[in-house]
Amino acid sequence: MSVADGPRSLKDRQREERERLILEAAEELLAEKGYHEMSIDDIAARVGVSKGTVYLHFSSKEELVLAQLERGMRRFIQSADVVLTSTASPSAKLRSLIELIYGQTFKERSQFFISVNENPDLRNRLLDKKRAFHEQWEALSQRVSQAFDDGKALGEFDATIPTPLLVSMFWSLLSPRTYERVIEQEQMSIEEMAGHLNRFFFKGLAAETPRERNAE
Amino acid sequence: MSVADGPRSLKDRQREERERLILEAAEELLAEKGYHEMSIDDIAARVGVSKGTVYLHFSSKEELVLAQLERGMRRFIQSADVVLTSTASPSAKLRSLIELIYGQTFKERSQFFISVNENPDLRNRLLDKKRAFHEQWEALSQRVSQAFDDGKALGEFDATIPTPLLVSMFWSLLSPRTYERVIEQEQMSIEEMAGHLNRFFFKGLAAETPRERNAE
Amino acid sequence: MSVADGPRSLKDRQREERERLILEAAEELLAEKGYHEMSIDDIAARVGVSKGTVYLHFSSKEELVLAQLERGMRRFIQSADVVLTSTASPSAKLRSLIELIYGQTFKERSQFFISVNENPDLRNRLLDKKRAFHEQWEALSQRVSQAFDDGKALGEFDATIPTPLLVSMFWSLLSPRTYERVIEQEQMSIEEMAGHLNRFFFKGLAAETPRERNAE
Amino acid sequence: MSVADGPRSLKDRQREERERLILEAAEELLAEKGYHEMSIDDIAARVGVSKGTVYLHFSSKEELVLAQLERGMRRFIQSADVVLTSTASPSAKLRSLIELIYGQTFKERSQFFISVNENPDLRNRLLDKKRAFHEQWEALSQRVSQAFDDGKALGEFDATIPTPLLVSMFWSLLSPRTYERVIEQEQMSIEEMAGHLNRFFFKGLAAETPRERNAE
DNA sequence: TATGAATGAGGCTTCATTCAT
DNA sequence: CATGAATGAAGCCTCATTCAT
Repeated sequence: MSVADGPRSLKDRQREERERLILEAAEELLAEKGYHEMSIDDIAARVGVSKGTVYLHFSSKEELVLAQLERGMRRFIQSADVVLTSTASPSAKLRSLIELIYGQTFKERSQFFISVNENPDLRNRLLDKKRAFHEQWEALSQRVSQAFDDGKALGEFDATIPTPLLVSMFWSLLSPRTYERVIEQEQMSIEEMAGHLNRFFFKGLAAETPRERNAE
Repeated sequence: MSVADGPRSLKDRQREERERLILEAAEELLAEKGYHEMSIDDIAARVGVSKGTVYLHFSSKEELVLAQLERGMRRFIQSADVVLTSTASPSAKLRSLIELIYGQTFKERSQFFISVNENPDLRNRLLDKKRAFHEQWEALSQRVSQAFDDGKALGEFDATIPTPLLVSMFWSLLSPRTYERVIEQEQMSIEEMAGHLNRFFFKGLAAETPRERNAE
Repeated sequence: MSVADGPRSLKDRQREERERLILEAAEELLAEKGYHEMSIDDIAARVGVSKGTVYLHFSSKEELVLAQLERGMRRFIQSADVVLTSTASPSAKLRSLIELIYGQTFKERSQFFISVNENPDLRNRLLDKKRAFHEQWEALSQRVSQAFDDGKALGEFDATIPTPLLVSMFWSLLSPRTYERVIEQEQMSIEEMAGHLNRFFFKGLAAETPRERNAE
Repeated sequence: MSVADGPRSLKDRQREERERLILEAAEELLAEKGYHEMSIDDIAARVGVSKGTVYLHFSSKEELVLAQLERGMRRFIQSADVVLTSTASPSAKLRSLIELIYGQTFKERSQFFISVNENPDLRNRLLDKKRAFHEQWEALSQRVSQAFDDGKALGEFDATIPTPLLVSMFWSLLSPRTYERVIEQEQMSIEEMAGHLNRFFFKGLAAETPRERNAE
């Protein structure tokens, strides 16, 4: 009938575009206001459509938020996979991951981490609801976990710190909440940020040469 | 009127006691359900008073939550001050602070951190509203910041990492959200947890025996 | 333009056919779900057209339902007319009417009675709106009323019971709602049903032997 | 503490009174508009309270309607019991029941029958939800059924008509929907109405002086 | 003409807040 | 003071109806 390829028809493309706009509005509002303060009307208004239109794309507020989280997750995982499945050493992989997170798409990704870590009930309820989402998250954590284990096996990482803790700390350090303030207040570039973070994460806070006290 | 000093009259003491009970109920419920899911009725029911009574003490839900956050903050600061104003070395101070946070009162304090970092709307709206709260938080961050600077000056810490970033990372690592999972899943004791965290924070992830690891 | 007469053009015939399909879908759904639970989408889906198409035929949901009720009414009246305008005796006419209603087309006709007697709002709002419908109903009732009056004049019926009441009771007994349960639960055939109903309607519940009346 | 008897405290009495008013408003509106057209706001407005107040008494619209139906049922059953458990003959019992229904409280009771027989989905959903309601209804029908069987055994009733059918016809004839019109249009008194109905129900429509009418 | 995406009024429900007792 | 009934704004969601394609 029609050109038949890619995003099928014009209608389909418009539909997808609309859906993308809704998800982006949700992404922003989720970051600005959080799940509860964000109303469907807010989203609709930001996109410039009516409430009803939002429901043409998502059957409920929960579904919408879930879809947005999955989308953020998917985007992040795609990028992360490139790094984590490379042939680089475990530590190099993790360094790259840090850089990736603080790379160009930091802004958009940040919302994702914010959202994921929002309040407990939301998280539980949403994660319960969408197995797929939970599984993706676990899969990702599993890859990072594997990288830590590999690194330990190769003598790159301190094997005395339990891997699960490392994974948690890794996510913790990458949570953008904290860095937002730093970046805003200190005018630090994201690249600088990533560099510092890398150094800290792998070498810790202790001064390099323990002998020296040539403070500043 | 009466004896005039100390915990003034009996009435006053009862009032304070009641207020304390309300704040404690709020603390628990905040941790259990989060800001939005927690209703004034929940609080009143847990304390065993009526909704109206809660409003005799706090003019709004926001004020109540704010008061609870300030209270958590105050308690934390008091403990933290003991450590931060001691004569120990900066690094020792920070180690102690980590241990303090993961110490016996971790459970209760965790709620505080959860709440503070909960959803954006709470943070934005509440922090804007109560300058005092914000100032207390800044004051605390200032002390930690000072400890880092002192440590840098003494050669204890890596002076190349900007202090504000260190402060952020410090809070980030202490945020209990991440550790909850570790503790639950790994059955790790809080003491162990604090130990690992200490090691990681000061020595980083790189393996002890560095036959060259000057990555990047 | 075209042959101009009878079922005008092909277009016109298609249009009528489509309209018929819509009305039939409405008939079914009305019986299955009732007025409010039935949505325009339901109808469109069952017919296999789009919502918009339904609106090309009927200007509103109310109009559509009204049209369906009129259609059911019209079909029923056509059948009833055959009976009521026959040369049979009044009582025979009414007996035949009962049998007609419980005859082969009971299933479809029942929907009509269900709908008409459904909830008050539907009735009030719809009947007010469409005089034609109301008039048809009155015309039918008028014929039945006439049959009763004729029967009274001929000494066939008890003349002391007011005719309007008889008409009401007649419709009441024919309302399929009640009999649905009987038929379902008792596995009674519709023919049996009509027989019992006939006997009851004309002879009443009292036992045959008229001598006794020791009803205490 | 207090007077301790009857409707406990003043508060309690006010609460019950308020609840009664809500149920009565619901009863009226249910009859006027039906389940779907009746909004909680309608009810609140008629009682002169706010929407929220209605929810202090009933947790949902369904519960409210259910409560009203149960109330109507309860009132009817209480009256019916007096009649059905008397020592009168079966036919006398049923005659009394007819008179009862068309007696002084006809107006209020009528709403109940209307509601019960409203649209299918409401009935099914509500009856499914509240077993108690369904059981009460069955219990009542059971008593009527017993009266018919007793009457048959005593030779009072035509034993050839199946009892379940008789029960259905009994309810059918009592359904107020039909009679409303008669009463309104014919200015017939309810007492007259009951008289006619009685005569019809027990003797049927056939004229008294039967020069043989062994129809069919 | 047929479609179905878009609209937005309207309904149910929750809950922070007020206030008469 | 303490209570808890009452309030009503606000949120989620549905669906009849419209209209650009």
